Amino acid sequence: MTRPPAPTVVIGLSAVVVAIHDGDGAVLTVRPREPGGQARAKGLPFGPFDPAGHRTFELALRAFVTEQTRFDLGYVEQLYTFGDKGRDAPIADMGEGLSAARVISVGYLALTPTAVETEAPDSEWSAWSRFFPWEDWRCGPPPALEPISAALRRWSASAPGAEGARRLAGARLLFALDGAPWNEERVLERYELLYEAGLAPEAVRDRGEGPFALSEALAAAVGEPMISDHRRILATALSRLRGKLKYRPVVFELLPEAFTLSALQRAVEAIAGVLLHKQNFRRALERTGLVEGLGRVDSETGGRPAELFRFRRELLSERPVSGLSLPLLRE
Amino acid sequence: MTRPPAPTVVIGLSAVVVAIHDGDGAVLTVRPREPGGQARAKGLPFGPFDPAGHRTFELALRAFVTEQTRFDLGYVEQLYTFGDKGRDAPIADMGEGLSAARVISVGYLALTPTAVETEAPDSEWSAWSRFFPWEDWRCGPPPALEPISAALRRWSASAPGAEGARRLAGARLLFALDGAPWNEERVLERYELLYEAGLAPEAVRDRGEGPFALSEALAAAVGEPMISDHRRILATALSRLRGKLKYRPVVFELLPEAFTLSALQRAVEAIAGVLLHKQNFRRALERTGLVEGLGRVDSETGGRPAELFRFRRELLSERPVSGLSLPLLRE
DNA sequence: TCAAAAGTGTTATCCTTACACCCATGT
DNA sequence: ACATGGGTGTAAGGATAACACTTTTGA
Repeated sequence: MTRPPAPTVVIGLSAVVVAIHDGDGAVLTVRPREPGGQARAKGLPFGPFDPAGHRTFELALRAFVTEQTRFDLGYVEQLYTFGDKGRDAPIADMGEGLSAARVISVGYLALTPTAVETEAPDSEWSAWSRFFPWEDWRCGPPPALEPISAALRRWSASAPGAEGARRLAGARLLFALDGAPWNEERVLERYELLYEAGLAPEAVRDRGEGPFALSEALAAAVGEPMISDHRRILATALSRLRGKLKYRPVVFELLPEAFTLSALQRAVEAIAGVLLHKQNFRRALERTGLVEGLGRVDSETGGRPAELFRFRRELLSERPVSGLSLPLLRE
Repeated sequence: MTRPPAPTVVIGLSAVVVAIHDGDGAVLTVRPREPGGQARAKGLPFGPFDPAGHRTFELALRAFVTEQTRFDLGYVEQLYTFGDKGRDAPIADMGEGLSAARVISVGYLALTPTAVETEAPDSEWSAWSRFFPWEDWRCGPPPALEPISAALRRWSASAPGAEGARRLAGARLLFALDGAPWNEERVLERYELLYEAGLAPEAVRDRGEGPFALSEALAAAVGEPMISDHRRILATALSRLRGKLKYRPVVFELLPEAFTLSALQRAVEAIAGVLLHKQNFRRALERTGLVEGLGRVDSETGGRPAELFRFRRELLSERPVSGLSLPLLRE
């Protein structure tokens, strides 16, 4: 009558909490404290799911994010469930006696209006360009692209024949090599390619190899690693968010009640990582009927005061609403 | 040194395997055998995830779908992870000693080219109109809509004030009441509304009440229930698939190597559940450059023979490709 | 020769893109 | 007055939606 020696499964919940911070997209991170006080990679707020206590994932998530970061979540959606063996190496201390368990992590995306400073000691807002320096095209092609594309070409060339061609085609498509167009939504695929190419520090770590020497420029270009598979979850979140912008009115979850049209545009630009054409953006916005002028102005902008607008949230229950179009501003 | 009395978590994997069968969208179902030989609700192919044996969810899924239905999966993507307590009531027999466990189910969507008959004894193709009779608008507004909308109005009226208004607004938006437009993507939301309104037999079952008396017309209109939360997973799959049609070339996973443009259009129509305008569909398709004429014709169609086309799969590694537009044919 | 399904031409309208320009405020 | 950001008009090109019509086969 002994229990079978079934290996335990633990469900870990991770939250990607997004806000606009100083004009940039930012994510709430926690820094696991190290006994020795050493620097360690950042992580997302995460916690174990308790099958006895928690009725739904979402309730569990809200509870422990508030606990860890003193922060109340608004908009929340599930992203993906990650279960690959070997991608979760040093998660370790999820609790007593769980180190032998297989960890399955369920990632969530949460959006909150402009970043209140967090009060909790170990949590802070990090601009996501720290983790993905190649994703911000608001000032033209990012400098990080140069060393990355060189490294990807070397990696492609190092495989013979068809495999080499496959690698090069993938790199070209995803990282806009040789004049290919940039597609801002493919954040996850880009990160996965870097991982596959061994350029993400996490890839080396997961293979159990020691820290390894990239040139200094390349090390900066591939971005700061995170613990466990958190950077993958973050990439998933950014992909989802950038896609969703276009077909659901989600930006408004990141803005205060009243905002100027420029603030709205800058928020969209911060998330999408590209610059937009002002008028065409406004015309498209007008057609959607999603916002309504308040008659008041914000004089704090320098230059002519801008009119304040609000999101007509009531539309959500009246008719199907799509998101915003992204009329690109070409350089 | 005793193990903590932690309640076990079991991960169940469920597959929504979709194909076009006799011109309709169909899903692979299994009929759990009952000792007494009684009729029981159908379910999706599913199985427990073994944290020791399986390296990834997807590998596990492929293995047990083949085992249960003698079927090899092609295109596969993860849908959603369901963890709500109380939505998984009678799943029971996932294995020895697991009846007390909390079951988390990870749903997957798989697409396969035109339905080979399955060989396995307990699995079969079921048109999804059995489960969602209100989702097929190819012959105009489906008859199932009539009793459903009447029931939803009664349900809305039964709540006072704001709550009643909220219910009515939701029903109107989702089920196209009072001339509101039909949005084919919102399959999951529609099912969830029926569940919330107590019109889905599963809702009654999950509350632990006995089978309950709907009028005969209504009982037929709300569709055939499935075991556990499988109908919810199926609704998620259909929502995802209908959405994805438009921004990724996924239909081609459901067609043979060579197909006629009409067959392609009928496949899209079967999935989306709406009729399309022939010429405009073709013009839009032409612009995408996704297909290529083969010079051969199919003479089996009755009437003038149609040219055969193939999907230019190689495009996927050359440039970002979007899906098909759905130029509606209005009645 | 007729039904059935394949396939083509054309137009009005709307949306997108890309120009260049005017307005109101603080310094 | 001028720099700064807010806000507007207009015209070309392409996509969409809606017409109706011709072509090729099998029975």
